Amino acid sequence: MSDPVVTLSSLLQPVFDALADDGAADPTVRPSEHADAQINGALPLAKRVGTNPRELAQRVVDAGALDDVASATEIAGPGFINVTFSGGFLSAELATVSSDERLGVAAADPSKTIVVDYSHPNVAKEMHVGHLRTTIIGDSLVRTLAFAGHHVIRENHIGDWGRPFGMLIEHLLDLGEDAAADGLTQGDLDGFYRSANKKFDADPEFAERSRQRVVLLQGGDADTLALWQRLVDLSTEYFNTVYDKLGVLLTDDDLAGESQYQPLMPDTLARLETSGLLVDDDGARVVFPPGFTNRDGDPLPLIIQARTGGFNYATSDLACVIDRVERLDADLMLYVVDAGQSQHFQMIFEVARMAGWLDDTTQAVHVPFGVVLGEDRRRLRSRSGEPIRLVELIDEAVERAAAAIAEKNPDLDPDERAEVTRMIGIGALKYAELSSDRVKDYVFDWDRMLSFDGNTGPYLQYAHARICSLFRRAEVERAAVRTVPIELGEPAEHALALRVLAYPTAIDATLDTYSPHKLCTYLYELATDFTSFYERCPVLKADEPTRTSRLALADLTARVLAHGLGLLGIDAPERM
RNA sequence: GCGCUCGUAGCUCAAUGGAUAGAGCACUUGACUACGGAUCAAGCGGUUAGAGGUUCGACUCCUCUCGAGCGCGCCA
Repeated sequence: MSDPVVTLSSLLQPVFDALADDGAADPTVRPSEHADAQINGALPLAKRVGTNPRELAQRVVDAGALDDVASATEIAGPGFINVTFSGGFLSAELATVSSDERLGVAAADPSKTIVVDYSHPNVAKEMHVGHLRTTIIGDSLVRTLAFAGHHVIRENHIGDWGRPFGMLIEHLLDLGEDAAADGLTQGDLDGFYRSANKKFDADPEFAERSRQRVVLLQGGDADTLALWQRLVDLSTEYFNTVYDKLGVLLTDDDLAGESQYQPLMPDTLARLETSGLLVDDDGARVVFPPGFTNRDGDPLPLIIQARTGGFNYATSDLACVIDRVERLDADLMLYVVDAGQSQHFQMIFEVARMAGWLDDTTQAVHVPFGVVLGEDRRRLRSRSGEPIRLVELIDEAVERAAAAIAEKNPDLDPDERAEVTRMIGIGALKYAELSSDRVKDYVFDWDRMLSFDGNTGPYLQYAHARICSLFRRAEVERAAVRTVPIELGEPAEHALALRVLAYPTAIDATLDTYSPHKLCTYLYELATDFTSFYERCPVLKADEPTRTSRLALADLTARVLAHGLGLLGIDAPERM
């Protein structure tokens, strides 16, 4: 762990333990606006042992644990201890990090097996803004968890089963496979679904065929299954084009559709039966998890088997839990699903605990997110009131980035330009998704997300590109400065160094609550610290050894920036 | 009706129970024959929806009120 604030905490732990009445006290070290770090732990401890907090703080300082790392300490206010780190200490820490491919981030111990359930589009249905959120947030969490050293299993729980498939298969037959395939692979999924639905409502004969087709599908009829598979294949082919555009990690190997859990559902029912949780309720087979009520204040059941004998999505989700726990050996399951589903997941997880499939060491967590709002602060829609297609959003982001580059950097090499345009457009879109607290609704605004000022993707990419430019001008290889000592003379250098070293803490905080916006905030602060440094500390014009020292600090900054952006699924171009 | 989530500067967003609640945009003012101005420095702007409570200390935890969004039995 390279973060000096964390180092400080471990240095102080024995001091606090010794001063405590019961042998244990938290030093509570935090980054500070008043110094490099502040120690808050003297205040609660003084209260506990009945002494003056400032005097206790003085005893902490006098214990000498800080002498090797601090150039100054000060007791402030009611009993805070402000610490300024010595340049020598920070330089030594920077040297360690610079030689470390993991940039100071320790590998998780223990490493867990973590299943991340995200994206989950529906077969023969368009992907919309909501899919963007789950896909981007999920992708970022997957990348970050994997880097942290966990065994991550991606699962794309696509909606590939259920009653609408009778109608969709019949519609496929009516259109002819080739015509249907053209429409679906070109991304007109909504058109396909809508016309099928329309026919279902208008044409009783079609509706009847559709119902019979569902029966055939559920009965495992080979021809029907082949048609169903065709629909799934065409849709996943389309989803893959969207994933390619977005640059996310999902592949066909990650597909784990609802259909996959159908064979497991009778067993799920049987196990609930055996465990005595299953209750007959008005002909349906249900479980009543405690604490849930319906409109009338009566207990709310989770319906496992409908009166008709059919299973539904609760059953499927429970079968899925069992599969992830028993086949995949998951320690943790993350469900990146919109916040509207939270009661559903609470009930699922509670029933799974009651059944013994989940416990303190095998957990499931709903990672909810809010809705994307338009300027009017209502759910984002197109002008005609339809949900906006995800591909259109992606394409527009890239178009807008292209316009910006044409204006700002018209001389950029044409070959490089297309690639850079994509990186900036997609990066801006992703960063906008990730940079605010996921649980809140957020307002979608093209101009803001593509702005080069403020907490945006392009601003971070620009800071990175500037550093690359520095090295091009200097005609120095980036790798060549990675063993040179970094001296911290100026306050801006000191501040930047401290920020660079806080990278592991930023990752910890991000994973602690599965909140990518914390990593975004860190990277933004890193970029602003860098630009302040860049304005105040000339690099190329400086005399040696300052020049090379500053190049080394810039290189390390760029490595952390590019790496952090990588964890968000965002590329960092070398020029833009 | 019950439940969940949210409410922070004019706008968009931050803030592990720590000091004077921070950024960006907008507005005002500075800094360019430029290590990439796609920038930086500074100013203006707050009863953290409201009222209680816990705490040495509350945007943060608890209770209530108000407001917004979403969910609430055999669809997924």
